[in-house]
Amino acid sequence: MSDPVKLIEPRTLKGFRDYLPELMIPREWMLEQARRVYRSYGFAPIDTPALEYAEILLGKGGEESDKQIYRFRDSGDRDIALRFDLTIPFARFAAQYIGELGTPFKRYHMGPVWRGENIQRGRYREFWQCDFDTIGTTSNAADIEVSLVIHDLMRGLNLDRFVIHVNNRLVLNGLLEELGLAGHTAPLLRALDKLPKIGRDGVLAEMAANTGVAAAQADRLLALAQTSGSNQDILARLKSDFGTNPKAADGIRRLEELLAAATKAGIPDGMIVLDLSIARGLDYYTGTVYETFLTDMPKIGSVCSGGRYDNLAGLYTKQHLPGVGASLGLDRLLAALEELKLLKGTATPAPVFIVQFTAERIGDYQRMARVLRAAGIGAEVFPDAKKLGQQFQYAEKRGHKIALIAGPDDFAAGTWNVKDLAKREEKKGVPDAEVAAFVRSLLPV
RNA sequence: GUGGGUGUAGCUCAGUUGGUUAGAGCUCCAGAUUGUGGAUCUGGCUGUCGCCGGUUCGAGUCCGGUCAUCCACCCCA
Repeated sequence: MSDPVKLIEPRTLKGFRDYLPELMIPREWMLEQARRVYRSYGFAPIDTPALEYAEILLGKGGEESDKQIYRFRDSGDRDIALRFDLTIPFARFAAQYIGELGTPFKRYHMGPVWRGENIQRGRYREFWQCDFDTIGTTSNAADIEVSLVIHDLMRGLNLDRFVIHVNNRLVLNGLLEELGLAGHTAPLLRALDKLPKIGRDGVLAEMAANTGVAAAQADRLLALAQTSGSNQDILARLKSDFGTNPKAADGIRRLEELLAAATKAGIPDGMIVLDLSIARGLDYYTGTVYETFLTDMPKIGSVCSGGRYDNLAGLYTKQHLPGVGASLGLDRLLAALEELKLLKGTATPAPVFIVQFTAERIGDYQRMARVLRAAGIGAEVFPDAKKLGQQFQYAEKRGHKIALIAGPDDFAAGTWNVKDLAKREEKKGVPDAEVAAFVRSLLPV
């Protein structure tokens, strides 16, 4: 006996995941839906490299995101980094090609991004984003369209229990300006955001500690943020309190128009809500901001977020390239759907399973499989002539919908037995030429 | 990066004040059932008790470290 081979433990990096068929089938389906919805609005596909020069990516999203960027030296000693999101590479891309693309330009981009942060449920170090953006226009029509795309995207993914939260940085900035707090925007908004967790007094304490603002100012800010009620109620309150500030007025107008247009376009009431606490997002957002939460799992975080950035490509070109867009967090949403048990659990993309009753007839089984495939129906022939029970168990485990069975007697008669695996109902004696049509009638449209 | 919980078979877990050959259910495999799968019965496989070290006559059990995972902070998809 030789020494046992030292086995390498099979494992994946922290925060990186493998996808088995049960998860990859719905994941691919989600990508198809996102692609379909984006294309239906005229967004065109692009792709960019996973690796960029570090200088392209660093310093664009804020200090926190810089810390999370995977950065290396390649073998040519170049300072390179894995992309942190798809928006920054798009800014570089747009600056490079806008001359031939022309404006406005609408693109979608789906691919993996990497963030070296601590992992949590729905939070990974490698995950896919599905971005769509319109650049080259400041028109509010583009902002409005983003909310429609998010809605259609979620509906396209068979979800109806979600809420799109919108806000506008102009409103927040104008509001802080009006209060004379413009210099403390970031810490104030961060404190404000904790309202549900640490309460009114906690927020006031944090504001005082981090910014030294007067209690009266902080109080006024808090009072506004706590305004509850319908979108109309909040808009009215904003207008009366801060409508005289030019920035705030512009933001309020854009939000009001967005909400009205969305309703007019057919988005159901309650699916888009004005939420003044949606203040965060990356540093480059300047206008409308969006976050989408699942009603049944809000704690997993936003599954589709974005906003308007009026100067994104400014670091790479002197041409002014405003834009607005959002990003579907594919893997976070998948994790949520998995936990909510909304995934079907199919492990095969082929609905039809053909039993190998007898090895001598393998040619006939493969012929029928090809007939079905030609009819657009995926079909798989079992590789071994095992006992029928075992083959059925395999087919059931994999999630095949239909089984075809034919033995010597059936071949003599020129017929097949077609079995609905879920219902356990079998139609015997289906003529060879009619099998495809019959199978089609059993499958969902 | 900080704080806390958890790590025993493929999965979910039990394991009594540290004591000898570490268990259950489910799954899986085979058979009862050589033209038909969710039930039942019979038999069977599976563990460096996350890893490393320490205390001890003796550690799955106690201690330290480490890794992984979950939760909170932070940030975000």
